Amino acid sequence: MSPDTFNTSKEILSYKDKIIPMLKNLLETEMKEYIQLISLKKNDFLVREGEVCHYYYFVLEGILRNYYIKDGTEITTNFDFPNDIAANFTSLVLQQKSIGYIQAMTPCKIYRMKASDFDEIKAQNPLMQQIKEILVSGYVILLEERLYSMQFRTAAERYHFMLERYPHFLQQIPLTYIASYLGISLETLSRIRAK
Amino acid sequence: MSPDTFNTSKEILSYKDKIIPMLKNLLETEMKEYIQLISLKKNDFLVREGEVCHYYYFVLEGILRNYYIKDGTEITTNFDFPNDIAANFTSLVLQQKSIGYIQAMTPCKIYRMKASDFDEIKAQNPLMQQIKEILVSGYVILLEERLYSMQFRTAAERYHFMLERYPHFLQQIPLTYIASYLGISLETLSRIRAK
DNA sequence: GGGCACATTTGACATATGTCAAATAAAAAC
DNA sequence: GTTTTTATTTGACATATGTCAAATGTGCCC
Repeated sequence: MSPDTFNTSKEILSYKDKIIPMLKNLLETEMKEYIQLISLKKNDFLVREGEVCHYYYFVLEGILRNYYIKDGTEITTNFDFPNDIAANFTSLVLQQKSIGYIQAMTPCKIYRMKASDFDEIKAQNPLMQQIKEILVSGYVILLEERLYSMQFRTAAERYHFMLERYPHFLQQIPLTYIASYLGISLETLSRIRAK
Repeated sequence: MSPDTFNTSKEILSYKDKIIPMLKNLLETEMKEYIQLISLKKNDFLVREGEVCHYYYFVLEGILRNYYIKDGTEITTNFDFPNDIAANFTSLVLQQKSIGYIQAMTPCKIYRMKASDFDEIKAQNPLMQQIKEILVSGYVILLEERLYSMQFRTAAERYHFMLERYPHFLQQIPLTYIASYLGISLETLSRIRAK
């Protein structure tokens, strides 16, 4: 497939439906030799504070939580569901020690690929190059959205936005973690929900 | 120069010092035919709400402010200084109408390049491909940092963090805009500063 | 099914931050 | 230099959210 196969703009909007299944398929066929399937039990760690993250992870089953510890309190930064790419971006890209953890909230099945292998493949394979670009662009758009949401929305607005955008969060994630993810206390979240 | 010239991790940390001058040089030589130099007067707009952003901008001189309007109030999301790349990422990548403005706070000189031209060059030129990757990665790291900062830091902590990281902001940007950028009211910022 | 751990809600109060209005201070215009 | 505009500070008070403690609810283990 040529590098011009995609119109990036269109693809990002639907990357969950198209790019991710394509990537999964590539991982399971052409790239088979570069990936390992790993299993996690509930509460196992994928990444720990102080470690350098060397892998990209592709979540097949289960839910993971990204968090770090500030003044003894866990700050939840993200959740990874099936078909999400999990990684500590900063640690991976800068090859710095991670300041956070990625922990399994449920039993998980995950493909992992060494970042160095991925980079090599990418240099030879324009399609993989483009897939990465689309995924990273999608991540930037998501981060901007979350950032501006934190900057000017009230706690209640952020909660309702999350409900609309990620209704599955509520069914599968304890409120303590959701509160932390939204940047509010558990009690405030509970009161918002009471209305 | 081959695509393996860079070790991405190292380069991101110093991209302001190395990658940006290199990019500027490329723009002024090899890519000369693809760029235009534009001048803005104070308060001119580079991007307006409702327009689709078709260009990447490279700031040569001057300062710009990115903001959008929510319920009649301006929310400042970013500032662009010389040697920054300015663009509305979401609008550019998704080819959607921009929800925000980019406005000159001072007279500006700026190179612009059509995103479509850039994409073509990039497909032929591994170095440009890599430069883009480094710049986008740097942007992701910055966004994550800002997001987590908004999520758990107090207004005072965010202000002091900004002071440390971007001391030039304070010298050149009115406090109203800094307050909005930090997600706090002008009065609160003033009180934080009073201490 | 009773008991235990964990999750969620509720209440009372503390604190951070916002809002509105006015007072200064600083900058720009004339 | 004086006036006018804009930026910043300050005060008084309102509101949102946090904190601590206790009560209630829920699922799980034996």
